[in-house]
Amino acid sequence: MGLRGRKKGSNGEESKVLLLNIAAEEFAQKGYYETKVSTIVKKAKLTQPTFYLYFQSKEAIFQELVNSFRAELFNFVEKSRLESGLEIGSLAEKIKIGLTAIFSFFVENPNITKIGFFLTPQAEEVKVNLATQITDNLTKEVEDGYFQTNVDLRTVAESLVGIMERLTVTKLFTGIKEPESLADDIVNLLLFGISSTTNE
Amino acid sequence: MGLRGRKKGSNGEESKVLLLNIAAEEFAQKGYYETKVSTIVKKAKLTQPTFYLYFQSKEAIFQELVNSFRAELFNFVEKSRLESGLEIGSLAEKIKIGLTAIFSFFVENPNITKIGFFLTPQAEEVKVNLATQITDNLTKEVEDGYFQTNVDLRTVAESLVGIMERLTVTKLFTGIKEPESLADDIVNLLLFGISSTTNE
Amino acid sequence: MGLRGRKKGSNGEESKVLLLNIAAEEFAQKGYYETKVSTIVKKAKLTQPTFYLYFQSKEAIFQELVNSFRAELFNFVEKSRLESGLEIGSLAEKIKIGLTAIFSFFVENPNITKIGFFLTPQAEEVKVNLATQITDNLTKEVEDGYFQTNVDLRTVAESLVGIMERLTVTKLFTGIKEPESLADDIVNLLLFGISSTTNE
Amino acid sequence: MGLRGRKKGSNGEESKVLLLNIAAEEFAQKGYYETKVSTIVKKAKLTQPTFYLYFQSKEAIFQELVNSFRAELFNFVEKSRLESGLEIGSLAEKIKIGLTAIFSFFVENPNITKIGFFLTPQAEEVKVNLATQITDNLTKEVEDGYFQTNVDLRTVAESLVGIMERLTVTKLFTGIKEPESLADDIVNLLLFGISSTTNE
DNA sequence: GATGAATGAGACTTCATTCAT
DNA sequence: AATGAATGAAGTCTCATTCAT
Repeated sequence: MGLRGRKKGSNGEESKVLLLNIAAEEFAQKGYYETKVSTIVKKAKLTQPTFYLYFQSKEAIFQELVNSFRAELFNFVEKSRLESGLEIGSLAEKIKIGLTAIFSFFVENPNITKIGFFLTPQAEEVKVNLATQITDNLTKEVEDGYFQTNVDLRTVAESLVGIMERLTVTKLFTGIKEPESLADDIVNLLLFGISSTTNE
Repeated sequence: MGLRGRKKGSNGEESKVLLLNIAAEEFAQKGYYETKVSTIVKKAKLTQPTFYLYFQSKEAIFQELVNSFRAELFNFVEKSRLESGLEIGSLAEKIKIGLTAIFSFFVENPNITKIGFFLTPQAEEVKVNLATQITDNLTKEVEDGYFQTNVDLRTVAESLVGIMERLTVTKLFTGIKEPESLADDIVNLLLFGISSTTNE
Repeated sequence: MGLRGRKKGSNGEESKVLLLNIAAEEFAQKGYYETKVSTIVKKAKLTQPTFYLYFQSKEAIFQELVNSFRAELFNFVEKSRLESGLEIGSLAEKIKIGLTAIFSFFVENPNITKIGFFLTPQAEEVKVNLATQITDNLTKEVEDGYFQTNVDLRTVAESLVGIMERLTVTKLFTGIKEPESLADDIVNLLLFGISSTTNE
Repeated sequence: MGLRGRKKGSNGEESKVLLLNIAAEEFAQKGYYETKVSTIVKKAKLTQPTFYLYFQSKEAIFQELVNSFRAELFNFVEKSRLESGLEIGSLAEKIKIGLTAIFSFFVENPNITKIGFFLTPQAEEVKVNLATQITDNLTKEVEDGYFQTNVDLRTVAESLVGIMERLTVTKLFTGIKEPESLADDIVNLLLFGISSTTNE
């Protein structure tokens, strides 16, 4: 084959990654339906058949981005948990670490976050999973006697997810708050409510 | 028959309402893009030209539903506020009444709620407005000395919106909770957090 | 029936004439295809079914206007010919009288002229007839020895039609020239050409 | 044919040209509105999406034909002028050369001529331009003392345009006369009128 | 004489996707 | 690995025309 088929040193993997990145941006910006395959390839300076060399369909590339969101988020959060003094710390601390990790991932990957956490119908599933996990954690803490409450824990977990969702849009993506400070606020609110009189 | 200006009950108005209802259901279920005008009219046992007799475009009927969501929600909440002993009551009570009103409207109008609060890009605006209003109310309470807090009120407001959003999907639309009980939970959580040890 | 069915004293004939006039204006302005039945009836403050009470189709009302152009033009020209000292006069005089009559009709009936002389495919036929008639007249004059020429008379006739066509658009409808003065110019040009050094 | 720097013979350009030719024929025959994109592509043995690969819209392909009429006519006339002994010759000769060139272009390109000189609303503009140009030429001749007249030159020019218009339809497109002989007739008529007693 | 409501038919256009090279 | 060219399938919308009253 030699150099004949090559163009500007690009190769297959590069093209695929390029397409994924552009697609992520487009989907994040315009949503699934307003994103056209023709636009993606144009921005990548490629052609439509090339697109289908790497992805079975428009749906498929979208799904790939959704999956990468899920996988990378999981990895990132896992890694953060391990790095941060492991399983010790108070409930507040633990929640804070988790939230900070998630938010950090979100700000660093806004496009796939928009796709995987907001755009896709599977976002619902992601959120349900997240809520379940949170519920489990809370439940364990209660069982272990670390704190007690008269609020339904599932509701708390889902509320937390809702808070994350909304503040990600209004505070994080707008650059108004940083992951850590946002996590702080949320933990504070969640633990003590607005009637709190604690000092920081 | 008399009343020359109005043609009440004439078939035309009926057809329009019919189309609006079916469209609301379709949009709520499948989203804007997967909803086809052809499907709407088929379900209404009408034809496509008839659709365009009442709506300028698919976009237009969608917008009409969004607008009706906004207007009706506003009316409903306003009415609820007036009916409920007017401006009196503690902060908790006031929030609870407001939330209950909103949730009641949501359960009673799930389709346009999905459309106007979740589907449309304008939902963002709705939520921002809602958060602003809540922020204003909270701020006034603080200024009036009814309570004090060290949490940023805008963040609280936005969190509340996020909680509403999420619990509407998971608890309200699923039938797991009723408006009032849901409002109760939220107020509880928001005021005292999960560390609360208060008894009801 | 009494007065019950009546509306503002309008009756059938009136409505028909109204529709014809509005249609003439619309067709003249926008052409056949850009003229919509819905627009015509709206401007007439009537409804579409009413339109079909008087005309079998859009095509039909258009045809009616074309016919009325042909008939009225014929009448008008005939009348002019009779009124103007009948068959006497030089060739120049005769042509001038004929042209003035036609141009007068055109300025007074711009809408149906546009329709019947420019818009409709049948305009071709009208022009061919006109050219034939003119050719006949010229031929007779030559045969009667009133003048001689070495130009093909059919070509002259068709040229005259072309001149009329164009000057109607550029001079008559724009108000730059009056029928008589326009007829004058044309006769002058046609008889003597631009090399003419005759004085009026 | 020339090489023109284009992808000669490539299938894409061929398809575009094919579509243009068929479209020209269709438009010329049936007019803008009665010409359907579906018919054009069927005759080209292509499909509708292919049409939109080369033209943005039905309107656009029509405009492309109009533009090509204007450009090619201009080129052709320009070329003819240069080829024909340049600026010398009597007025009659000059007009004759110009008319012959135009008529030659017309017979050789009947379809785009019908479109650009008769069908499109822009034809009016073309004719006005033509008349202006002719007026300028005539005026110069008069100023240079080559001939004198008492007829308004703009009117003469517009008459000439009218004559061209009509004779193109009746003599040229029907094959009754050739460009040169037609130009001859017109010049004769225009210069001397029907009273001419000159011998050929 | 008139109309509110409805429709048959069809036009233009778009887009994801594939064929052949 | 890549592309020029093409298309199947479908969707939105328009308009002249009619039905039932």
